[in-house]
Formats: sequence, C-alpha cells, structure tokens
Amino acid sequence: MAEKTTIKRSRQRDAIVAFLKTRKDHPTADVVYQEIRTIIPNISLGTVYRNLAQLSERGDILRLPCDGKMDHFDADIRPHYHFICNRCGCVKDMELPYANNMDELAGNTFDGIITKHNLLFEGYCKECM
Amino acid sequence: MAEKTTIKRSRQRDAIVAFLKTRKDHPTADVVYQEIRTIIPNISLGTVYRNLAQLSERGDILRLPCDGKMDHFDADIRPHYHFICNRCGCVKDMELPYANNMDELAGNTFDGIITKHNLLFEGYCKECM
DNA sequence: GTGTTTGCAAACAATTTGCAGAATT
DNA sequence: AATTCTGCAAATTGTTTGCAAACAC
Repeated sequence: MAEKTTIKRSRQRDAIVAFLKTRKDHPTADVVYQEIRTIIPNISLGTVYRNLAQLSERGDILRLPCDGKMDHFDADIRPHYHFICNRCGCVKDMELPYANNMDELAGNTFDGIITKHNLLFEGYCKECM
Repeated sequence: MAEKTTIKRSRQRDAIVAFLKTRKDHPTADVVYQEIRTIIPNISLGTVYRNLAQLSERGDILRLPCDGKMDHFDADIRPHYHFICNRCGCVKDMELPYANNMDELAGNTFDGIITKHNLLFEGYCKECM
C-alpha cells in the first residue's frame, strides 16, 4: 500500500519540535510560524503546516481540535484532557487522569470499534473569570 | 449590550428545523443546504449558514464540532455524547449517560470556571469495521 | 412602517497543494 | 544519485458578510 517514505531531518522541523517542547500553552500553527520566523526568518507557513501535519500523523506531537477554527498543537503526547477558555481562547491541560477504560466502557453499548476519545472542557480561565 | 432583536419566522428557517428533526445523523451545513433545496430551490447557502448559526446560538439546535473541518447539527438538544467514524466520517449518538457531575469534578483541580464539556469518541462504525 | 430575513456574490480565514530548486541521506 | 523537504504563490475549503429587495409583524 503506502507508507514507504523514509524521513529526512530538516532544520525547520527540528526547530518546530524544539519550540513546541518549550511551550505548555498549545500554540496554533500561525503562532508556531511567527515564533520560528524569529530563528529561521524565511520559513514559510506552508512548511509549518506540512510539518505539523506530518509530526502529528507520526504521533510525535498531538493535534488538538479545540472547537474553534484553529487547531492547537502539543508536544506532550501522553493522552490527557484539555480546557478551552470561551473568552480568551487559551487552551490548558486538565489534571484529570486519562480514563483508559472509557473506550471499552463506551464500546459495550456501541455497535462498532472505539479507538479513542477526546474530552474537552469549556468555561473561563482564571484570568478571564 | 445586545439581545434586543425580535425574531421573525421564515419559511427557510422553519424548513431547516423541520428537516433536522427528521434526521438522526447530524447533517452538515451543506447537506442541509442540498436537502432544503429540493423544497425551496432558490434558498442560498448563506441563508442556511445564517440560520444554523442563529438556531444554535438560541439553543434550538446543537452545533457539534466533530474534529473534522465541518460542523454537524443536531435537532436533539439534550446533552449527549457523539462518535465519529474515522473512515466514513459519519456521526452517531452514544448511549452513554451524560455525566452531569463531570464539570464539577474537573473544577476541583482547575483554577477557573468550567461550564460544560464535550466528549467525542472516535473509531470505526459498524459499516466500516 | 419598522426591522428582520433573504439571495446573491464577493470576501474571508485557515489550510493545502503544485512546482522547481535546495538540502539530507 | 535518489528523494525528501522547502519557499513561494496559487488553489481549495468551509464559512461569513455587505447590500438591496422581500417578507413578517
């Protein structure tokens, strides 16, 4: 079928991963772009999107669909839950333990295969309360 | 402030609500558009979007952000969880009871206000297994 | 009559893609 | 040398908006 591609490193991708690891606030693609540009001034937005897509497909980072338009990205790939603020749009980690048994539990009353779940809390962050 | 608008009925909006009530499969905006067009041939896509937005803001229908690009809409406004198939993209209701206490529970370890949560299961529906 | 809703088309935001050249193995 | 990756710009996708006419109250 597919997936025979060998991966070659690139300065751009390395910089993106390194940057994401320094941040706990789950930046969006354009924030990544703006920040990386301070290091690699002529990097293009397309490259950022391509790398974020590739990295999340490979499981090296997490893509967080946060109900708004823009996806957020997280270098912390351990499954965990998130919160999004309805006023400022910030995304934060939740302390709740990830419920490993939730998929199995849900599968008991579902006619199909459940592979994962996404739990997103909404409300107002402490700065916006 | 805002919210002084009085609402006037329209044939288009009535048709959209009526249509959504006949469906259990959470159609997207463009599916709604295509279907309503068989009844009101010159309805415009903009009108469909405007009405879906207005209806969900007023709480008459639910807007379901399902990780993909397109939002889905649901005439069943009782809080409940959904599943999205990673192959065909269909969206289905989950039988799991809605956890009313989840927000409060999560709030105990969170510095801010939690107003709601969204739980979305992923996997393969029975047609795609 | 006043104010909301519509159809249309153009505008928009976020993301993706085609291509020729540069970089990695 | 063989491919992957990049920058750029154009293309796509899903959705929103401005406006004058049509409609509801």
